Amino acid sequence: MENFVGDLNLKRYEDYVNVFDALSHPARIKIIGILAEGRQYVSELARLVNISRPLLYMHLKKLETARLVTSTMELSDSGKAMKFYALEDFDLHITRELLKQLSENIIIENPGGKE
Amino acid sequence: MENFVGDLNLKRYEDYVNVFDALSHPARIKIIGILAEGRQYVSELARLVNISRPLLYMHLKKLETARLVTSTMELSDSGKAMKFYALEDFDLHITRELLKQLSENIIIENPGGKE
DNA sequence: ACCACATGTAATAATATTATTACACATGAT
DNA sequence: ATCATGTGTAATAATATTATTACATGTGGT
Repeated sequence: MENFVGDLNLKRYEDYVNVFDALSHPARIKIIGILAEGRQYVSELARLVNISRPLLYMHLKKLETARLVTSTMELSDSGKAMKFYALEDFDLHITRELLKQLSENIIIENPGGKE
Repeated sequence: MENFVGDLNLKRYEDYVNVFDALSHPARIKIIGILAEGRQYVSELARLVNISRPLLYMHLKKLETARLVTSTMELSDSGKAMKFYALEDFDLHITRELLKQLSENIIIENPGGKE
């Protein structure tokens, strides 16, 4: 079962969980919306999203884990180090059938305690 | 911009966040996978997923909030009350463009503190 | 009366996520 | 030297999610 979705190449259910998790917060969707207009560097991105850099890094980490964004370091003309983030291309198609297939590999271990 | 996805009718970005949130946990994908084969009642569902009922209720609540599942109460032949959960039909198409549109309605308020 | 099995939820514990604060360091311009 | 702007991260606080335990209630069958 090959399953290419845009440039993302999601295979295991964990990959999908990472993507869903990444998309489950307004700030991260905002980040994606901004990066959809073009790459941006961290400090400016923080201003555009209206959050602090430390918090932005946390959100970016989740987006990177899901491979929805990528980053590159560059030296600006003025010689300052700048970290640019860019949005990956993707085209996710979520259906019952897909989730059913994913669920076949999911085994819930402990949870449930005394019952 | 009308945006029908399967039987789900997602409009606001909050609707999408709820769906992504609902799909961001293995147990909930497992639940969906099981319900994809047909409706099921709570106690049996708990056994199939291998979690306790209280925990299952918590997960089902998230799935209901996202409107991915629906529930109905019934009386079995033997007269016992049984709550059945069924999977909704859906066909989500997630693209940069969609997220960009959603992000236009997102305004991050406070976060960012001293910076 | 008691068991097996269904319903539901309140209270708490454990863990993870989200947010804040306070640092340190580098470059170029004034 | 100091300021403005960029980088990064450690430590902590606040909040939310996830998981557990312990209940209470109802039905039908033995």
